[in-house]
Amino acid sequence: MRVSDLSTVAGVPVATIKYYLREGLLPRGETTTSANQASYGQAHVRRLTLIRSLVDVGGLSISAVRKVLAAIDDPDVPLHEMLGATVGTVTPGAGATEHDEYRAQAVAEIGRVVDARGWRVSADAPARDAAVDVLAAMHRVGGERLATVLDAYVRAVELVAEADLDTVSAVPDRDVRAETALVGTVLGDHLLAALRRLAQEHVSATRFTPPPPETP
Amino acid sequence: MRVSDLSTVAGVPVATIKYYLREGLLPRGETTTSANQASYGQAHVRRLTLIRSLVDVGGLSISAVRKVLAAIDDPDVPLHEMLGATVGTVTPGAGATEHDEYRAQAVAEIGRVVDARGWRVSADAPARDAAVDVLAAMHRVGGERLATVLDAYVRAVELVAEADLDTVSAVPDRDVRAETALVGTVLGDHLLAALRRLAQEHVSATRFTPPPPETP
DNA sequence: GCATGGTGGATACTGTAACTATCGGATAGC
DNA sequence: GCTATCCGATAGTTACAGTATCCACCATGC
Repeated sequence: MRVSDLSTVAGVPVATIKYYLREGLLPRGETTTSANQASYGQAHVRRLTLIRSLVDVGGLSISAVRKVLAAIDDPDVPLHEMLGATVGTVTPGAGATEHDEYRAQAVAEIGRVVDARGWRVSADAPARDAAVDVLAAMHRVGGERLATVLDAYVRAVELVAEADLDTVSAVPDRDVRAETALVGTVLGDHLLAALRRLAQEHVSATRFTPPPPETP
Repeated sequence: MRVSDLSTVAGVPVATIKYYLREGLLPRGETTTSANQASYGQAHVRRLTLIRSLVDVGGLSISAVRKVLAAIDDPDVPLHEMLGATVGTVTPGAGATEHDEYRAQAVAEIGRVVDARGWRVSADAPARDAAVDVLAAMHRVGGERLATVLDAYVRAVELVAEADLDTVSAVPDRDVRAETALVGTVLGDHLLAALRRLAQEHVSATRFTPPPPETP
C-alpha cells in the first residue's frame, strides 16, 4: 500500500498525510526496497482514522495529538497519566493563572467534594487544576449561583467514570486498551456535552410546558 | 470610565478591547460629549469578563461568542434555542458529514435512548446531530466497544441537566438568567470534563490498587 | 529500454483566526 | 497653549493547519 492508496482508503489528502508524517503523528511506512518507495499497512489506516477523529471530532490540536499518541505508544506511561495529558490540551487555558479570591474559593470547593466523595486522586493531578480553573471562572462571571451544581456534577461523573472503566477494562490488549481509553475520553467529552444539551431541552420541556397526551 | 480604565479593571489590553468593539462583541461606550470620547460602565466590565471567560476557559471562537451574545441580547430567542446555538460552535465538525454505516447505526442508537428515556426533544435539535456525529466517530475508530457507555452517559446527563435547570430557574431576571444558562453550559462542559478525569483516576485507583489504610 | 507517472523528501506558499501596533486627528485637563 | 490620552481605522504579526511545488528517483507497462 502506497501513500495514494492510504489516501484513498482513509479519505485524507496525500499532502495532509505527508504533513502528519512530518509532524511525527503517523509512523513512516516501511521503506522496503530503498529510498523512495515506502509501504503502508492496516496499522497506518487505523492510526490515520484515529488522528482524524481526534482532530475533527475531538477538536484536539496537532501538537496535542502528537502528545497523546506518544503516550499511547509508550508502554511505560500508566493509563491515568495518559488521560491526564489530554486535560491540558483540551482546555487550553492554564496560562497566567490569576491567584485571586475566586481561585482560592474554587480550590476549597474542589477539595471539599473530593474529600466528601472519598476520591483517591493525587493533589497535583492536572485535571484538578483544570477543574479549579473552570470553577474559578464560573465564580468570576456568575457569582455563587453556579457552584450549586457541583455536587450533582460530581455524582454524574462517578456514573460516567464507572462506565468508562468498565469499557476500558474489558479490552484485553494493552495497545487497544490505551487507544480505547483515549478515544473514549476525548470523544466522550463531546458526546456528554451533546447529550447534556438534549437532556436540558427535555427537562426544560417537561418543566415548563404541558405534558404531551399519554400514549400508554 | 474610558477604555484605559476598562482595560485596567478587566485586565484586557486596550488593543484587544478595540478589537472586540470592532467585532461587535462589546457594545460601544456612550459617546457622551461628541466624537472621540466614549465612556464605559459596569455593564461593559461584566460583558468583557464574560467574553474572556467564554474565549479563554470555554474555548469558544470569537464568531461563536458573537453568535451566543446576540442570542442573549435578543429577548425573543428562547433559552433552549440559545443553548442549541452553542452546540454547533463548540463542536466545529458537522462539515461534510459522511453518511456511512457508522452514522446510520449512531442515528439508531441515539433514537433508541431518546425513546427509552422518554426525552421530549425535537427531531432536528442541533445537539442531536452533534451526538450522532460523535457516536459515529466512536464506532468508526473503536468499533462496538464504546457504544456500551451510552446508557450510563444518558443517566448521568439527566442528573446534570436537572441541576442545570434548577440553577437557571432560580434566577429571576431574564438577562441574568440567559447569561447564567450560557456560562453554565459552556463552562459546565469543561468542568464536567475535568471532574470526569478525576473520577476516572479515582475509580481506576480503587479498582486496581489496594485500598488505603482506613481512617474512621 | 525507455517514457510515464507515482514516490519520498524538502521547502515554500496560502488562508484563517486572534490579536497587536501604528497613525492621524481631536480633545481633556492643566 | 501644551501635552497626554482618546477614538477609529488600517496595517502588521504570530500561530496553526494544511497545500502546493519541485526534484531526483524508482517501477512498470509497452
